[in-house]
Amino acid sequence: MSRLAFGPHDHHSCIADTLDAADARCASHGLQFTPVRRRALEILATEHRAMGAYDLLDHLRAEGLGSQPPVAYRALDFLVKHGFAHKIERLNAFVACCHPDTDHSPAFLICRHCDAVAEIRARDARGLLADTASEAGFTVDRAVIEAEGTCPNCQDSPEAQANT
Amino acid sequence: MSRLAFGPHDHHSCIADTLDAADARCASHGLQFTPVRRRALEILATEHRAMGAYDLLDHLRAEGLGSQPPVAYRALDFLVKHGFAHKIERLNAFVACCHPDTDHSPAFLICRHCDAVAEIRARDARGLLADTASEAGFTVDRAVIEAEGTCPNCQDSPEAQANT
DNA sequence: TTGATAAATGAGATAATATAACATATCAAG
DNA sequence: CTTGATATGTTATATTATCTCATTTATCAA
Repeated sequence: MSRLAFGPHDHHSCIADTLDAADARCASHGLQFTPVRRRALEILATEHRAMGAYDLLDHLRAEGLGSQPPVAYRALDFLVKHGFAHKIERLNAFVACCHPDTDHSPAFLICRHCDAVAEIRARDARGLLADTASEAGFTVDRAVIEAEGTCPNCQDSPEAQANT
Repeated sequence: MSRLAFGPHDHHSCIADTLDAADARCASHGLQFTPVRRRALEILATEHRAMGAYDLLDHLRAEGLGSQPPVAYRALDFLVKHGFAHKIERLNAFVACCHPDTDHSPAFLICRHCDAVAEIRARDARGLLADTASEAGFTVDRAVIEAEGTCPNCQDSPEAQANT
């Protein structure tokens, strides 16, 4: 993996891809991709960072798409349940999924300094964990894998670390 | 690893070991192992499950060791900071550490059905993660690794799964 | 098309988790 | 002793998340 996980990218097409993938999957699975749900995903994808449910709610409220917490939580539940977004447990926050088209076991790199979050594929780590678990007679349904540390941008520019 | 992670064990000595190790480490590192902190660890070790901060506070309050949330959070901060306890991010809860004598990178197996939590060693998974991360130019300080699934006890007795 | 059923939304209240702020007390070192 | 750091007591508040119940909208079979 290159530094691209934390670097610049074509964000316009990244948002479009995310929404297109979600549109397609909702259509093929008979899911109701309602305005609030779609807009919630679009906001997450646009912000491209881990957002709290109340952050998201602020955006939705400003657009007249709902004003009470359940609105945000319901939309997030839907997005997370169907793999269009993930919850970052360490931050009690949510991010749009970067690989919405594939079944995957996500892992995250969280920068302590600038709060950037990158989603990476965790196939191997997940497998190791499942092996260890099965030796204990434990069956793994889902794994939360979140690494905290310093992203390349913050390593390169120590002053960025000061604003923590 | 055997099923012992979820099985019976000599809990009396397990509690004693946990406290002994903490006593020793606080003494050698010049840490103040105050009554609240010690009792908090003892409660966590005795309950031997993931407890919320307010659960812990209830116990402390009943013993006259403090009545307000900061009391519990301060004790937990101390215990987590020095490795005597861990936070389970998925549950917003805390458990006494099982290997307080060694420096380790913990990982957890969380049973969806009975809420049991087992701490396992995650050296390998953590290493893989660090490898992937470093390819992205990211330095890992800490990893949250939590697997959710079904423990051997709940697999053996499906009726136990009903009480979820 | 209609009626039955399930799914989604609106709205208000409240629960559960966590921290800020500041005063007081205790400890450890010179 | 006294000074500086650490720990505690206490009040208030911030943040995150869920419950409940009424209403609306979508789905689908008859």
